[in-house]
Amino acid sequence: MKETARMIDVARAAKVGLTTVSRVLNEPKSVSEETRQRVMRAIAEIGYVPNLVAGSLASRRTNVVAAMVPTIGNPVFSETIESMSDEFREEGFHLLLGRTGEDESETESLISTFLARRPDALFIHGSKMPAAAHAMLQRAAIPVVESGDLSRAEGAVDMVVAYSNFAAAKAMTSHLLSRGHRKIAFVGRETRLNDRAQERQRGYSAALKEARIPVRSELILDLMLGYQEGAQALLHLRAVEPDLDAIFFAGDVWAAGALYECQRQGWRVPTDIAIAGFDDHIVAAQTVPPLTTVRVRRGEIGRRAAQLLLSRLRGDEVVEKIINVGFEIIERESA
Amino acid sequence: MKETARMIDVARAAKVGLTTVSRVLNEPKSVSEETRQRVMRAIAEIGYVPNLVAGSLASRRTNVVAAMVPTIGNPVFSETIESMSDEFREEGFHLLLGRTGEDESETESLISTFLARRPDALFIHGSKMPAAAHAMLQRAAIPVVESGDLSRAEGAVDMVVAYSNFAAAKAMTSHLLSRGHRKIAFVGRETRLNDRAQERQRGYSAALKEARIPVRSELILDLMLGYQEGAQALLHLRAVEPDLDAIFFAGDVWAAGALYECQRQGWRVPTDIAIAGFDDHIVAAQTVPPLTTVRVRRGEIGRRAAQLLLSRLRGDEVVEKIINVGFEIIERESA
DNA sequence: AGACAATATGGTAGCGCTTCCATTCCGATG
DNA sequence: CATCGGAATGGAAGCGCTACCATATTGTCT
Repeated sequence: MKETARMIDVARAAKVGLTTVSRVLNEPKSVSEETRQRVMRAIAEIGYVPNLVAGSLASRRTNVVAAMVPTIGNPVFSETIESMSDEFREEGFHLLLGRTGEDESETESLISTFLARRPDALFIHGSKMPAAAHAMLQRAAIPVVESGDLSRAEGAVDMVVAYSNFAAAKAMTSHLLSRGHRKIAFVGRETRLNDRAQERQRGYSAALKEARIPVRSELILDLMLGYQEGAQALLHLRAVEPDLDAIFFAGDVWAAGALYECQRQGWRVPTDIAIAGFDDHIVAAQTVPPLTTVRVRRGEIGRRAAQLLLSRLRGDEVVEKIINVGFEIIERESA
Repeated sequence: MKETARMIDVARAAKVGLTTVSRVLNEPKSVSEETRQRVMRAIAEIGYVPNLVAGSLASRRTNVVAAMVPTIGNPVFSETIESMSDEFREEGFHLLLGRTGEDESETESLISTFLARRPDALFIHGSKMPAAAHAMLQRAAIPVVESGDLSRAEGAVDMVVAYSNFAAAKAMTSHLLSRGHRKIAFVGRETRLNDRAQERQRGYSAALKEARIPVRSELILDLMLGYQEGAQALLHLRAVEPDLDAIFFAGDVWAAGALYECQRQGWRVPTDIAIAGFDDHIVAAQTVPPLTTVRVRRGEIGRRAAQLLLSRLRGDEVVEKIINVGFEIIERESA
């Protein structure tokens, strides 16, 4: 096995200096057309593949962006990652991907190992930033975008691209109230670990309080996400409160699962019970009846985050450090 | 802004040699407990973050694995990536993620820029490997796992972890035939770009031929994936062939969309028409009626791929270079 | 006591690039 | 014709580590 070719090998083959080869690769216009051609030919002949590890060490730039999400598998996050990845790729950046699993100590250790790779920028979608992690990022002095919930804007390390889970959940709950529903249940995720879920629940409660409707803890459920879990939640809540008007599921997957259960039970939606979701998952438009839900443009989060980071990497002064991508209530037929 | 601390700064602070600091970080047991403590304390005080870029250059190992998928957003792929990421993380490897978009030239350029980052191993899920890319990977001399379809095993760069789309589709079609269906339509993806889709269609045709049933091209559809598209396909196919018995959708999302359309139309499944899917998407168990489908363990692909790559990185001789993770027909009620 | 391992530590030469500083060579300028 | 400025190129000093080799110190066996 021959050793991999180095830049110096290309230089010798093309009978130019090392510096010239580097220039051909990094700033082609500073080299005469003739030498450029000669160098390119040598590169092709030798089959030279540049070593960006060495390049990064010398230039102190890696052209790598670290991205961290709670789980890679969740479409909500992978949509964000995908559009971010596309945006960065055009500018020659690659994505180092990690998952935190909503876990603080995991987040912390992941950030620290990521920083050792000297990414030029970092994106993190997650719950509250551990204090140690905050300090590390600050010291690293690279552009950072946090996402997850707009409330993160206070005390943020650097920049934030997000929406308000509180406002979104409150808006949906108010919408249900405006439709005349009064006994409204709420299904969300484990609120201990997850401040987005917490905010949604707060939004629900706030809307009820504003309407002077007591918040009943037995109508609030904390569950894992899943179709099955949605169906079970429906049955459970109807057992607890037979007069239940509506259920606000803070996730379309639960809501879709509940709609299936309604079909199995022969309950009419929204006449017997109204169902609302969250996320505008692609299934939401197709369920029977179509699901009323909250839309958040996940791709937009990734895109804006990338743009913010890129402009900072270009050295531009970023004035708007907090971007609220907002949300939208999608009124369909289920509520 | 102070400069970031280097290893030599830690060494001076702890009054030890540079080498010793390196040892504390890389092979702690080769250092006496006392010095180790002293070094660790210095690291904490200074807030030293190792520079893996420099480390990688010197050691010629990056502890990075490059992973490429057609699209990041598709749960089918992100599930594979997630389990692969978990498997690698335990061993201290990070994932560099890219998407190819099923495009050959994109794949080629992505591979070449990825290789410049000197990953220790590479995973690629996609269609046929472009010849140039094949050559580059061969020259790079790193362990590679290809996935997508088992047929890739012939002429593979290195290792393959996959299942047979042909066999899976054929098995499902045979299952429909065994249930007495005779007029069976097939819905798949654009087969030009995507050899997995091609293989599935071949499997469908092969099963029909074996049963001496003519393959009718008007009963074969090439579509984009989507709930909506599934519903439309159903309507279209029933218009083309009113006596249609069954539809085999090579993707659960289409199938679920079709099931919704059946509800809207009041058609009974599987009495009026049988519906089969592919993927065992989490929605499949919950639809009304539950969807008969093909299950492929996507997480398993990621896990096995990671294990294969890891054992090669450890220097073990890998005997089984081709791993067939297989598939499973999940019989539910829709067919 | 002498010989030899084993253990613990340090010095230093690269790893393959980028970047700074020279240097050379030209045509343009007065 | 001497002077200058820009374009094109090359030399060499790091970037911050790891890995190899050397050295010092201790314990172990005969």
